[in-house]
Amino acid sequence: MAHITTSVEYGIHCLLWLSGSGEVSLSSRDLAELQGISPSFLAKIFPKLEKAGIVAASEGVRGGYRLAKPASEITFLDVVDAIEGEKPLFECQNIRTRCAVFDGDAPDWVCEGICGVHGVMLLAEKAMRDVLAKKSLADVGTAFMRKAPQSFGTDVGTWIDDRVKGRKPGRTPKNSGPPG
Amino acid sequence: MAHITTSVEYGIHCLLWLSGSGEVSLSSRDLAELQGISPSFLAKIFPKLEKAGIVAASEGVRGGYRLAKPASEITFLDVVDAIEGEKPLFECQNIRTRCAVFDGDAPDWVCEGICGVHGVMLLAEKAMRDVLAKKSLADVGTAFMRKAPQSFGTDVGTWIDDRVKGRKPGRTPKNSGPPG
DNA sequence: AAAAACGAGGATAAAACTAGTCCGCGTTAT
DNA sequence: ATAACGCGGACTAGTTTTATCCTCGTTTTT
Repeated sequence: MAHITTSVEYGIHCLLWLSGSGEVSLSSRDLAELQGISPSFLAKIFPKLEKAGIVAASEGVRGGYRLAKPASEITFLDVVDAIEGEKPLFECQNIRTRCAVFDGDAPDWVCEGICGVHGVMLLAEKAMRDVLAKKSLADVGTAFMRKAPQSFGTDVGTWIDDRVKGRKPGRTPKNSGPPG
Repeated sequence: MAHITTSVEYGIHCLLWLSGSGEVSLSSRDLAELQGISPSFLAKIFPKLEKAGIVAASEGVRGGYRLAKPASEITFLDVVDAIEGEKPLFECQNIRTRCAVFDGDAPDWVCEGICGVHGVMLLAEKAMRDVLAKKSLADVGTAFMRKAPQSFGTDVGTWIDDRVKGRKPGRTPKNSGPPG
């Protein structure tokens, strides 16, 4: 697939949901079901976001995640780096020093400065990261909510309420019948 | 490894050698040995560069590759796309349409325009590609040759001459002794 | 106290991708 | 005729990605 992975895609979409849910914590299972993605896979992503200080976790029943800071202060680059771990776009293998003419002992003028090819790749990487660093979750989140009708917010609210009630202790989930 | 692969790194370095060798064709084996990289792997890369119109191949003995156009007209982006095949930075899976609230049937306002997350990734990708499109092989090649002393050009010339003579029919390569 | 919903993290697995090898084919200069 | 070429397919090993499952300790509610 691509260099910006599905993990990042999942992570950002989850964070957008969290940015709309205020102080309420949502569990990774809630977020997975809400978006039709794998709960177990999502559970692997959130600890990375927490270590990066993007979300705050609360354990136990009714626990889950909430944003650790305002959505306007979380950039796409923050999320990409948190999940993918600042992998470089290009890993220079210093081919220039291997020239057979040097016979294994490259002269100083060859090693001077960084490799020209590497330099171009670093410029390209920086340009990409600069764009990602300038876009926050709030930028995308508010644009989406402007398109959504009023009813959407309440629909989501009731969906979450129903889900929480459905698993409320005292009323066994078995009563609603397992799928299949 | 990284998204811009070793194949691209090898390809660019080879093209830089070709940009310095004028009308003379160099075989992929020459280029591999000259740079201490795998000949068989390099042989997989060049057909892609040829199909993209970056190099011209000549078959048979003393054949090989030469640039199909001036180094100043070959950009890094040309090479990356030729070898990696214009893979996108990010593959949007349209998570937005999967919201459980929609129950499998996303309303029109959701699908309107491209996904906001995707939009940011496309901007980042474009920024990266713009940088690669603005750098030509000549930019990097001339910078390298400015650092190199006069002797380097002649050293390389004699290395190539020796290599060609060494395999000249009429003088069996066995006479020089196999390595090991 | 017990049950159930949480997060954290390890073990495992399938699929895709990357890097690299090997071989046989047709072509061409010597 | 030979040997150096490019071309292309089959194949392999290692890594990464995308999961799944299970156990553990934590926390809230009954």
